Amino acid sequence: MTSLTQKLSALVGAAFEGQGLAKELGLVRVSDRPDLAQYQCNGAMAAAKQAKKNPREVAQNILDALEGNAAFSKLEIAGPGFINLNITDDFLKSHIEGSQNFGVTAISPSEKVVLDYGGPNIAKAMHVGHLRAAIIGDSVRRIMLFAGYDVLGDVHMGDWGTHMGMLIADYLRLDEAHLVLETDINDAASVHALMEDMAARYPKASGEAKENASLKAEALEATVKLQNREQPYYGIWEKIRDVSVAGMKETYARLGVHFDLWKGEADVHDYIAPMVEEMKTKGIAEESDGALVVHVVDEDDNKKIPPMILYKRDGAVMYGTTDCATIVERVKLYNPSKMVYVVDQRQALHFEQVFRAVRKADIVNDHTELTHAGFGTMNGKDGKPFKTREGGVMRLEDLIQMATDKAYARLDEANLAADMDAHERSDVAHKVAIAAIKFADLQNQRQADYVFDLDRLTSFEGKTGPYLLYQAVRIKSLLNKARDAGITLEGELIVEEGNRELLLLMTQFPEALQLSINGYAPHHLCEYVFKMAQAFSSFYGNCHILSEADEALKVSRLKLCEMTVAQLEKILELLGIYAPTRM
RNA sequence: GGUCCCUUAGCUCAACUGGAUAGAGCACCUGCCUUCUAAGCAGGGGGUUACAGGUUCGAUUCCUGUAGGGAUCACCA
Repeated sequence: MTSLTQKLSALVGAAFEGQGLAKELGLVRVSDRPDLAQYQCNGAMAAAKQAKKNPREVAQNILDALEGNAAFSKLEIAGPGFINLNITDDFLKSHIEGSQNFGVTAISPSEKVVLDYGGPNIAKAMHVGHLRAAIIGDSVRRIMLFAGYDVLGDVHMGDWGTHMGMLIADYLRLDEAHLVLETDINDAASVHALMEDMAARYPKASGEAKENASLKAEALEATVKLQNREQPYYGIWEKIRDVSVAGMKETYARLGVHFDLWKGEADVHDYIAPMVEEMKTKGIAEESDGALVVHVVDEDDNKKIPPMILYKRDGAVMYGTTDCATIVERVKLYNPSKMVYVVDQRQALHFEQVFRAVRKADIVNDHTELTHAGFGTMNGKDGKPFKTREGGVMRLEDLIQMATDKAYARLDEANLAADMDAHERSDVAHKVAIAAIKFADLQNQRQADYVFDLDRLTSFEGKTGPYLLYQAVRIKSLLNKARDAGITLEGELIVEEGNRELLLLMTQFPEALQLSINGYAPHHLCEYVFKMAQAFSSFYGNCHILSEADEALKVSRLKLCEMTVAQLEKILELLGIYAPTRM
């Protein structure tokens, strides 16, 4: 299966080839000037530049070769040598009718990909800072899965660092370890009580350790003992981890974010020692200033990259060590062709160090892609990292609740939920809230910082998630009415003035998907799906459907509705968003 | 100080290998609910793409410099 622009590129490319030119020059894209043409090809200008010819002359030769081709209804040269193209409605129609799976071809053979987009620390409440990794990462997972990749999403939580030692040391020092050990993992209230205790305890202990050197030493000692799996440190840690994972799963489930693997840093502990031994044998790991490090700077580097520390002076490992060991494990267990980290952009240097270290140590081969798909910081309106008025970070649960409350209010206000039962009301409010939050985040370019604006995140009008849901809901409602009226969708799709734009737009899905895959960037799909929904809304406003007297036209329009809602919902699913049946 | 990133409409953001008249949403203005959900539609105003050069048929995009902002630079994650 080939996308529409690929088909056109092949036709135009062949014309270039016929002129003894590279067929890549025949690349056809959607026109920047829809008022002039549907598609354009800029290759004649590039070709003319290389061959030092007149670009319009080159373009004319291409047009002569294409003349008479049944695909095109218009072939024109414009400006310095743009080739403008329109396609016939028949060509458009047969392309659409011949498309399966929305025109998307899954890659074959499949490739294994490990996606890392979690990273929350256990024992801490999840806050809005975890939102971007979760939302972007989960969307990338869905997108790649749809495109035929064999994706494994790993939450890879932070469960093995100094913060754990600090927490455990505090429980032991105050003789309060029983608070942890007596928690009942099967009792939600008990789990929440401990989560709250830990959420309050960690900042307290951390603050005290900063002030008090002996407390800090105690915490570091506890960290080392934990990492050596000594009791009672390890036992307390296990319980903390179990409880935290239960709490975390609840939050991620509410957000609709899925992970295939619930691994953490601790899981790779046993890979560390042998990995370090091998690095020593290979002469990569060296002692420096009491620590064991890997020098990752190259001779021909003009920038200075600090060495990556494997073991600190006190013998504890750092997160670079566990990240390398995690790669060892992933290669061993899954041998993926790509490992992608959806992690805050500020950790770019860290990943550069880790990637260089594992390549230097031959832990991964040269064909394995290692990517840090970094995302920008969530800033407040003042341009600084987002903080609540109290100076803290907003909890994820609170954000979801706020958006949900607002959705409830909207349902009441418009009197839309009068005949909904409590279950449906809550389902609709939740779907609207999640759509608003996710789409507001995902539509931003991944790498750039962006402003966390609560009003925008919980806005339901304009370029928002709920707008998209609304379009889907209108179509579903319409199709239900048609079905109730006994109308069957037996008939032809008719390309007409009122739907041509929507049909042309719908064929662009494979390109938008590919852009998102190439850049691990869901915002391309957001941009696309919004345009598509707008085009539908315009069609819906301009064309009567159920009241259309011409039966053939009515069926054609209903078929288009059916196609649109299917594609719309598929893309929303790729963004982690689901539409209710009414709202 | 070194390295890297950013600066596009009043605000928040797009713009695919360099393409034609730089696009959306919000806000503002004008219309449209006794026919399929107005969380909507149709239309309008709003720009020296931070600034100055350069490369070329053509630059928001590539190069150099300036100004402003941010991130990061071995024993935290």
